[in-house]
Amino acid sequence: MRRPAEVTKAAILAAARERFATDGYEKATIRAIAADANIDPSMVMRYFGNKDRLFAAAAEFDLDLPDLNATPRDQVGTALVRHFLTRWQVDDALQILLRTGVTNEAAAERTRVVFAAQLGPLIIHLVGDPGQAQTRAALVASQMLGMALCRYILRFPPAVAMSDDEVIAWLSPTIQNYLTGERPDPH
Amino acid sequence: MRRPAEVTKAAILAAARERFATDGYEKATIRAIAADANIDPSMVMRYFGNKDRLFAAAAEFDLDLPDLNATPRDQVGTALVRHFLTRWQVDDALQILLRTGVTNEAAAERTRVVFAAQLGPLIIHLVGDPGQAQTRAALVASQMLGMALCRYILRFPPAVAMSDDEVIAWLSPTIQNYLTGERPDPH
DNA sequence: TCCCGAAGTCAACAGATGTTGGCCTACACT
DNA sequence: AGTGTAGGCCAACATCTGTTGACTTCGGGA
Repeated sequence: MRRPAEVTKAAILAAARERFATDGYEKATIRAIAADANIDPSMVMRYFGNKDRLFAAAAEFDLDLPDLNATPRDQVGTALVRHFLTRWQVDDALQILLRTGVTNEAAAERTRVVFAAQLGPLIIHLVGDPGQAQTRAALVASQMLGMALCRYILRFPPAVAMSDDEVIAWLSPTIQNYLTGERPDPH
Repeated sequence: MRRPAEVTKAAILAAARERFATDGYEKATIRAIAADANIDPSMVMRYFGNKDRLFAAAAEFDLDLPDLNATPRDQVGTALVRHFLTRWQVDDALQILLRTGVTNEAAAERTRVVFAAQLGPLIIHLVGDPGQAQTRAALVASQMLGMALCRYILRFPPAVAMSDDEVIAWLSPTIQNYLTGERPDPH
């Protein structure tokens, strides 16, 4: 069973992503990951050093957000919701960030960085004021992550039962408002 | 150090709630809980049998939702947001449900039951159709849990920086819409 | 053909975890 | 004063965890 190192490394990373996504940080054991990749646990250590560094390697993500400047300003909400929905279903990235970020501080930091670095700038382009933009980004994240949480992690039956189109129809106005709506005054 | 059993039991429960809230299910060890309660780990077993049953005992919650029939229909959103916000800050209930529910299936089930049993009926009172109501409940839960996630668990800086009043001002229209808004048609 | 480095395995370590059972020991009752 | 019981502690178990180091084996270049 001889393979080039890169193939094995990739197999480990793939297995690690799957485990982190479904089990969270602590329950995703190196032994289980190694078993999934059909190698000895010590190989994981050889290639990644330790569990923390394995996670760091497995959780390097690009949310691959769309260019919202290309879409009409009043459809920006729908575009973002639709994008997040497919993003969630297409790979494990968001699932990993959520499942691990809740109980592991390093993972939480990673989640913060990913969102700040990728969702932030996108919204700054849309709104002028950067301070405002950060707040709006947090609001968008709260609704998108919250729906993902209910639908894919906690599996609330009504959330699971909704069709993608229903979700889009309900969430789009919310996201649109968070993005381009007037700032409400707290009284 | 002799105490009536009920006092010890209560001390264990309190310590367990705190640990489950901050560490999640797997990282909250019986030994740590016992140490917090100043007793031997075996006492936990004597009183609760095993870790699963300890969790079940520690996660019996009443969301204590307000009677929305007493508030004007157009302020129902604000009332709910305000309630969840204080609920989150006043005790560990929601924090426990979120932190454990993400990585532990039994805890996820508990979260589903708590929300279905307590948020569901409240909304059925507000909307006629029970099927509709479940969907609306899921939408409300998604936004409330999502904001809690960003603010208290992942600690997104902009979400943490928002004042309670700002959060209320932003989320209320969303929740109001999920509760009493017209059903959008997915096309 | 030989051989050296890289790919892979094996066995074990130290520590942590849930859980068990035996043993004290204080105290309310007779 | 004697005693039974209930609150509490201690030591140990089997298992799992991350991690380490020594060993084997394949395969390409000299």
